[in-house]
Amino acid sequence: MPNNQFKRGELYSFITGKASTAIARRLQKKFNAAGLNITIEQWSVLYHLWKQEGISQQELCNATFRDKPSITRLVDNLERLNLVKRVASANDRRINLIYLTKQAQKLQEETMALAEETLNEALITVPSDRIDVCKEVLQIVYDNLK
Amino acid sequence: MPNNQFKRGELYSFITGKASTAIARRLQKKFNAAGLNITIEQWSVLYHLWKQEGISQQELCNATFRDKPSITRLVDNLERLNLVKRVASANDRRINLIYLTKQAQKLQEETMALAEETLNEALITVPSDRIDVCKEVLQIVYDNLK
DNA sequence: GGCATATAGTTGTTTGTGCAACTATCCAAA
DNA sequence: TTTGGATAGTTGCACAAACAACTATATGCC
Repeated sequence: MPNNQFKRGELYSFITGKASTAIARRLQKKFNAAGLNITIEQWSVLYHLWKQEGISQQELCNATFRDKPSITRLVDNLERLNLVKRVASANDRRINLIYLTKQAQKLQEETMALAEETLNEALITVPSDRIDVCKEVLQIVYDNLK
Repeated sequence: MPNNQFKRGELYSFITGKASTAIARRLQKKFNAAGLNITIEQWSVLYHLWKQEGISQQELCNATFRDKPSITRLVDNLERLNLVKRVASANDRRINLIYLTKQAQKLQEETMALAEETLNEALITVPSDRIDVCKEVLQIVYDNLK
C-alpha cells in the first residue's frame, strides 16, 4: 500500500524541506558573493516577470504560491530597489500591472546562471532518471495538497 | 552526465521548495484546527526534544539546521508557552540544557499523528519505491550542500 | 440606476530567519 | 596565572510569511 510510508523518525526532513532550504541558502550566498543585492524571494518574483511581465499582483500570487500581503511587500521592496514598477491597469483600476526596469532585465542572465550552477552542485552525483522521479513525486505532493 | 539536468523553467519549484511548503502549511492548518497553539517551527524543535531532551541549544541548532539566533528565539517562545525550560548546565555555565514540560510531553502523540496523517495525504497515490528514491535524492542534495 | 457581492490590493500584528556584533564562559599555552 | 582564542548564547536589524481586517473598484442583478 502506498499509504503509511512514514514511520516516526522519517517525517522530519520531508516536512521541514531541508533540501530546498539548503538550495536556497546556497543560492543566496552566491547572490551575495556576486554583489547582487536581492533576496531569493525577490528573485522568485523576478523569475516569473522575466517569463512574462505586465502581470497583476494576483497573478504573481498564483505563480509564486504566496498570499496577497506577501506579494504586496515583495513588490514594495522590489520597487524600492528600482527593479519593478507598478502601473495601474487602464481597464480595471483595482489592478496593478508589474513591469521590470532595465536594471532588472540586466539581472536575468547572471542570476539564472547562478541558479543553474547551484542546482548542478546540489545534484552532482545524482543520475538523471532519479532526479526525474524526485521531481515527479514532489509535483504529486504539491498537487495532492494545494 | 548527471550534471546540467536543469533547463530553465524547471529551476523554480526545486529552489522554492513548493512541495515542502505545501506540506508545512497543511500541517499547520491541522494544528490550528485541533486547537494546538504551536507553529511548525516550534514543533520541529519539540520533535528533537521528544527524541532526546536535555540537549543544548547548539545541539538543537545542528539537529534543526538553524542558526543560533533562530534557536534562541524559538526556545524563548517555547518557554513563554510553558513547553520547555532552560536549565543551566552544571559543568559548563555557557550551556543551556533544554527540557520539556509536562504540557509538551502531552503534545507528542497528537502532533505526530497529525504529521503522519499529513504525509499520508501528500503521498497517497505515490508508490513506496518512488518515495524512497525521492527521499534519497533529497538527502544527497542536502549532503552535497551542507 | 442602485445595491449586494466579489475581487485587487494594502496595512497591522505575530512569528520566524539570516547576518553581524556582542557578552560570558571555558580552555590551553606561555 | 594570565592571556588569547574558541565556544554558547543573546540582541539588533532587515526581510519574509500567515492571518485578519481593511479600502477601493468592478460586476451582476433587481
